[in-house]
Amino acid sequence: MNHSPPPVQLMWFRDDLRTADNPALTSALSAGPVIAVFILDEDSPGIRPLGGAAKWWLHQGLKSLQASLVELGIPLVLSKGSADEKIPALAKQTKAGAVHWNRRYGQPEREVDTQAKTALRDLGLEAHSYPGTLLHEPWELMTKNETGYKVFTPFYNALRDSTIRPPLPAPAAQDHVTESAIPSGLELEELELLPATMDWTAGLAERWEPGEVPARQRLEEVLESIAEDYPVHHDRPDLDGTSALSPALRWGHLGAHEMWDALGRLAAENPKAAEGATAMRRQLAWRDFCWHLYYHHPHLPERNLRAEFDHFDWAWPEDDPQTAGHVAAWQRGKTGFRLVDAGMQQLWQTGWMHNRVRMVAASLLVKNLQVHWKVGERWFWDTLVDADIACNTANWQWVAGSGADAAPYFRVFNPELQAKKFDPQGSYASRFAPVAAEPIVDLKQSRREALDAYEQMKLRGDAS
DNA sequence: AATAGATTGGT
DNA sequence: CCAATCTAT
Repeated sequence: MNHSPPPVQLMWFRDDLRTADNPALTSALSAGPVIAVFILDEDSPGIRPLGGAAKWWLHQGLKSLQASLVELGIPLVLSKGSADEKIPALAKQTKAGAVHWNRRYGQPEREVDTQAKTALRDLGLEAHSYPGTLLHEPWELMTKNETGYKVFTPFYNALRDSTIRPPLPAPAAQDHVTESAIPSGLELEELELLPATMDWTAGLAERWEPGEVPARQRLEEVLESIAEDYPVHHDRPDLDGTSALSPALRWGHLGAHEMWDALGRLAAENPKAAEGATAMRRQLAWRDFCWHLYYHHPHLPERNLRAEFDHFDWAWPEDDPQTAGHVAAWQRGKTGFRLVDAGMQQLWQTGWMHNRVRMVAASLLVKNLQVHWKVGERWFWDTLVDADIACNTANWQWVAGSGADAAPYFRVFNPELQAKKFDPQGSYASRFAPVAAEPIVDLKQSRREALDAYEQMKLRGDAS
């Protein structure tokens, strides 16, 4: 018998920094010895560069992934540049039999992946892509009119009633790949993901432990002690009431299928936690909904989904000094509304903000201050560790009222009332915004002005 | 994934 | 006088 050993398989990691429940990795391992690759791509056109907080998370996440992969005998090669060139080059260099990856759904990313696939095929190499990041491919759930969903509830009902594949088990270790077969890559530090000069990341490091193992630990904690109170506590920023798994889901340390499945089992096994588990599944579905919207509306980050909002007279910080002052105060958590200021401080310090507070803080910016949602979206993009392009832009458009299934414009949060309801003792406020600032707007008046501006927008729209 | 202001109906 | 309910935005 003269069996030649199977060729090396490249596993291209992107937004799926985990070993368990990873279809592309599982498939690669079944085909032959695996070399893993991560490419920091800041060169391909149209891909928005990561924000500062996200880069910090990615740095830690890659370190953690590398450790998990070592356990499996899989080397991780780091690289930087245009992925559609780097991937075929690495495949050629390693004489790989195939390259495996889990799909991405943004238009620029899909173009890169298609070009990589074409380049690989031209070299006579195989490329295999898998669904791994979302519960469903964005084109799988469609309305009866064969269009993408624009409204969350029908989308959720379809998702809930659909079959969602169970998570894949963690893979077994492989024999170590021969050292000489591993292409040389960059050191993690050479990706330059950490701040170059002033290190502002201490608060992030204190709050988070990026990686697959801590993410799974948190999921266990959520199932054991968060889910039961979730229906009441999820709106309470002063309590540990949410899953806080958004960054783990964003970077794929935790697979959405694993979480969906675990919540389903919890609901079946523990009647007291069933309601909370279902509510959490709804949140997970919201993430899929955002990507579904983005896939069917690739201009979501740039354009209002409701075109009538093109006629809204948004304020921009570069256009007038008052708006510049408003935006600066909002960013620094000096608006004078303690719930908002606490949220903005929490964001700045920890790279994350409680979702209830995100809505209130966003509402203040786009409604009371009439600042364009893109200004807030960009700030969140740079400061959130969980920022992803679909959820960030869809949710900002949701608050602004310009989204497909957005909050009606007249839904203006009153930050003082919201604080009374959801931070009743003010402990969240005093934790993150211990010093009260002077309010930068009159709530009553600015609310009226916002509603007037909306009426003006409609008049302008009718006239044109 | 609202709020303000008015109205109602109980004390 | 108040809390609950309705209604417009």
